[in-house]
Amino acid sequence: MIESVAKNKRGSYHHGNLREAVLRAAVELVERDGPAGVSMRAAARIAGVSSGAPFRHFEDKAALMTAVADEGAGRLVQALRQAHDQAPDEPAERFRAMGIAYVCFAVENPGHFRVMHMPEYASPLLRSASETTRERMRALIVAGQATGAISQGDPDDLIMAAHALVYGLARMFVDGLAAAEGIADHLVADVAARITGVFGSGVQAAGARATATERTGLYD
Amino acid sequence: MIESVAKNKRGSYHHGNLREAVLRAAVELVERDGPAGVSMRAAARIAGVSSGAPFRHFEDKAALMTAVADEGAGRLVQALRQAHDQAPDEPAERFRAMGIAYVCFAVENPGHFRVMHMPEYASPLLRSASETTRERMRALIVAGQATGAISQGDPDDLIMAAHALVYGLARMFVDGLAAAEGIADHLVADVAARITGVFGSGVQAAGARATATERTGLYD
DNA sequence: AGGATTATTTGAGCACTGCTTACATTAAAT
DNA sequence: ATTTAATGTAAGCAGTGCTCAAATAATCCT
Repeated sequence: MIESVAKNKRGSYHHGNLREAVLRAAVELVERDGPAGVSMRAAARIAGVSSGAPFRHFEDKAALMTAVADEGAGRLVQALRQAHDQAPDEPAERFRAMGIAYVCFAVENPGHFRVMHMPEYASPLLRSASETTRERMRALIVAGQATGAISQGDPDDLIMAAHALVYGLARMFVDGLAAAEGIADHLVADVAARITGVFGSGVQAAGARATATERTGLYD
Repeated sequence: MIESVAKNKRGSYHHGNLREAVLRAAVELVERDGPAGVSMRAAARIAGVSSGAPFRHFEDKAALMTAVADEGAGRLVQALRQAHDQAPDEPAERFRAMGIAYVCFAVENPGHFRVMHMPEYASPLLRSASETTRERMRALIVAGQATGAISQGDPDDLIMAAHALVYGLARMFVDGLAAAEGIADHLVADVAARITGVFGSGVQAAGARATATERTGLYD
């Protein structure tokens, strides 16, 4: 083992990986008790460390939360990039795949997702990540519009609409406004299709649903 | 004056209207510091009362927040009903008007809106209000589909899609994900039109924007 | 009217939180 | 091996949610 800082050697004075441990604890707490249920001390307790220790790694409670947000942002861009790359090489397909991936991310990482979008903990990293994705989207849209696969109109408007739709779906689930069963089921694909102007065949919709099902494991 | 319990008579031992005062303080705090910034004691301070007094009117902090959520739910249904009634007597028009009213409500009552949709403070009243609106929507949709003004498909899916879209737009604003200037500007109308299948003339879109502008006062 | 009853408000107090500070322990650098 | 820096502990401050016995005021009842 070449790792110099890694394992949590029990009983040792130094934790060895406290930053990570506290981060994980924070996410766990958000998912269990909501953002308001997160406390430095609770996180410290979970990590098996004294109440002041986390402050060596996070200046602030806000810093902890922002770190959660940043981690979430990183995972999101990765998930979106992967969806983009794995989808068939067609703008509309990729556009739709990214939308589905977005909703799936929220379903799979509700804690991160909630913290990410709290104005109090907004991080520059999230903003820049959002910008990056926006660029990718715009490219997809202009390409799709050129071949007629995506409806005409200002790309920025389309992006905004798609973002709103997908963000709304994600939040409806995360906020308990809609049950998990009712969400990904053909809806994402359907609506994405409506937005992109691809009023797809049943085949497309079914494929999208299959993708969502496979990724979330919510249906049987 | 027949009112027995109303005015805030200064210097008197009894506040006379503490419940209301604390509620208002709570909303003020949410809007200033976010939901996490709300505290019983701060609300008490704002109301000019001792730290234990609010507990005579709200069993819990959760109860306070839920009361805020309930008030918000009440205002929302009223706003939606008003939008419905004041719009031209046409299903698609009313559908769109309600969507715009929804977003406007969030813009005008960000504090209420945020608290309303926190799973921790979910109230039965909100759920039932949501149900009521859903019914109204469904009626509108089936009527619109009959005349061809609204696209075909399962009404429930359409409702879900519209809800997601409108909720997403509202939250993007409330969460600081989009600037106020960029939101209502033709977008709500545009996208609502896309969803309802009414790919309206510029006139319709312009009309919708005018409505949004007038209600929010955000544009010049 | 005036005394008993009831509804509000207070103020002190408990366990908790964020965060700081002085100090102990260990790992890394020289 | 000794110094140095990093990481942990423990105690303590102010603020929080919440409770409870008084204190105070409004109301009800003859």
